Amino acid sequence: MSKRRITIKDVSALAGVSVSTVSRVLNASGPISEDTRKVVEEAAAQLKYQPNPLARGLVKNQLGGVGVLIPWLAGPYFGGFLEGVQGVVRTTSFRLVVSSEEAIKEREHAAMAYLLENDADGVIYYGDSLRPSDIAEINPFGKPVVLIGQPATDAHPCVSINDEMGAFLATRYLIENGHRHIAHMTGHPDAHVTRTRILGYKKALEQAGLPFDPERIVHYHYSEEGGYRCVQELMGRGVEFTAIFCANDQMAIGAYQSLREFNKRIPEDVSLVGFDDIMFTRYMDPPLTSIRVPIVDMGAQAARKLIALIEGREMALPDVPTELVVRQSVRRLPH
Amino acid sequence: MSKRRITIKDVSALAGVSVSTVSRVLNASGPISEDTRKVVEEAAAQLKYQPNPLARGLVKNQLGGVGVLIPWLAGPYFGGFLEGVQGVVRTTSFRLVVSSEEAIKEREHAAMAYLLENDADGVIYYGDSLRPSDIAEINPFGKPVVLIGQPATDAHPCVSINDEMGAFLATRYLIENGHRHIAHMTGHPDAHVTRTRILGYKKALEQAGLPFDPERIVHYHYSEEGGYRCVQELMGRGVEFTAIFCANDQMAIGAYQSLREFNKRIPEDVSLVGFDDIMFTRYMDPPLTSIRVPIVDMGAQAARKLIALIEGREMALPDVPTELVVRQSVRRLPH
DNA sequence: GTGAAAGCGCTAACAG
DNA sequence: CTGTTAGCGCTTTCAC
Repeated sequence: MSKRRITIKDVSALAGVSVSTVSRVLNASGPISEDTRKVVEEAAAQLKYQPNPLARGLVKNQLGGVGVLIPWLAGPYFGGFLEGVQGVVRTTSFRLVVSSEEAIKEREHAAMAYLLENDADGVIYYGDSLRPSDIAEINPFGKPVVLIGQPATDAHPCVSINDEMGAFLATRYLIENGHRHIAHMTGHPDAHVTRTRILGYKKALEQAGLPFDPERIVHYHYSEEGGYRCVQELMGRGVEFTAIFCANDQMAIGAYQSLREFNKRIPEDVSLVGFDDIMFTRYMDPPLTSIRVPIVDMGAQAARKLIALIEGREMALPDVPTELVVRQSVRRLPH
Repeated sequence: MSKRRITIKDVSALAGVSVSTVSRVLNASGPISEDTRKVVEEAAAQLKYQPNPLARGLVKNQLGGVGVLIPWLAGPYFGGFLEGVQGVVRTTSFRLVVSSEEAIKEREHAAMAYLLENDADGVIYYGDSLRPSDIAEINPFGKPVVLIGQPATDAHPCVSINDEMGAFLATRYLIENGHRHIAHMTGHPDAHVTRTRILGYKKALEQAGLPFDPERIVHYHYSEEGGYRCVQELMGRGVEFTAIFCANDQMAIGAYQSLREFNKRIPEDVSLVGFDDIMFTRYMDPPLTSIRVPIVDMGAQAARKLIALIEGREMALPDVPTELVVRQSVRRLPH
């Protein structure tokens, strides 16, 4: 039943040449006469020969994997990212090895070390618990690592959207619609993404000559529940607001729910803008105005860049554009 | 910079023993004196030695991967599944190699063949384009394959929920609430899941002595857009209904949207029950009553079973329970 | 242009 | 109980 796998030896025997010749034609390394090329190729095809990736990797000293370390596998956002990565990995001979550790630093540390050591020739890391210095110490061979969601460094290329710009666009849109009291709900204050989005929010306020009130910023998880809690917090504080800029769509979803419970209508009583433009936003009631993040493209870019790095090719990383998608969650305020 | 990787030879040199001795202690194969065990273990620890998985795999003839082939990486459902798989793979020395091919048969065929040939010692396949016979022909070594979303066969174990029961529960709940005209929106008629859920729907009708009207079943994609279209179709047909059993939650989401556009209130005008209980359902307005599918557990079970098979261990696959989660999308009808 | 042979890092007989 | 040795399947000098 379990037949032996076809090896290069079988091909060489069938073709009547040496294994090194077979290797040469299959890898297009070294000179080969046209005739023997034909013969070998036919033999390989006939036998449906597939080189053993282990043996090849052993001698070439490469694992053959593209590692991806993301915080979560589930959830509307990271799935899209993976989809993008997969789309390009599929076109190469690399395999996609994934790992997720819930953004817990120690576990990400271990997972990253393991990927680098045993599974992959380079990894894409979406997160910011592990800083470049952390990565350096578990990357003795200096394998390429591309970062998402962190500021770029000399050591690591980085594909990221312009968070500040996105936040600016969102906030400015609210301002253009006559809102003066704009709250901002966001995630953990130390996260890079949190800080930069706050920057954009402030900048829009500032540009419009509106005062910045720290009381209007409220932090929780980047999750539905987080958004739910943030509204409660905001209501509890008794700060005045006619609009909320939500640092991600999942928070906006939770906010909708909480607002409903407070009998606040959207957008009549409070206007909302989200961030990410996950699939689901268009099915909300009312459909959520949001900042589109081309997350699938980002995954694809990251993968392309990583593979280029692994193969020692140059590749420029294009800017990732961000754009406002207007739907119905913002009310134009009369003044 | 790029230091040489530590090999078993380095360890043997440091420990002052032969490489086979090192191999023995590290793999707990063969007898070893307590003293040398100590020495070797210390040397390995000191050098932070990690065996090269390629070399080991080459000799043991195993790739070291657990393959997963699912239709999509993005989306609320399959992410949860992957999460479950990852949770158990993480605890083993296998790596998780993923592939997704949008449920396109030819591509899944190629992806499966590739996984089996180059990446994995077994694969978990969630889908039903590839039947056991298709898999057999690209699985010459008879590697284990566990199936999800297909009827079990002798050749392949299968973790699946009782779709028929779930559909029955959903429909019966509607009936218990006084509904007599219950439509059913679902996916592609040839899909196994479609057929079994229709069975459950029919059975509930039958048990209640209600007539089955084929006009009330409408097919489209298992997607938000699919649900949207289904409502349009239903309205277009002019069939009478006070409730819809949606074969998955994503369809229910689209249905909400379409129903809103027809100015139908949920649940006052039409009641809905979904299937899957994806995260998002509880944030819908009104929150969707649905059939809970423990998708993360299913991923975990599949992974456990696959690894047991790879390692030649026995393992019984427990039943996956399904349950009705009552929220607010169903109205109790007076009669 | 082609073949022989060494060796990648590891495990598994086989001796001792 | 431990060391020597022969591969696993492939690529890559090095001869010819």
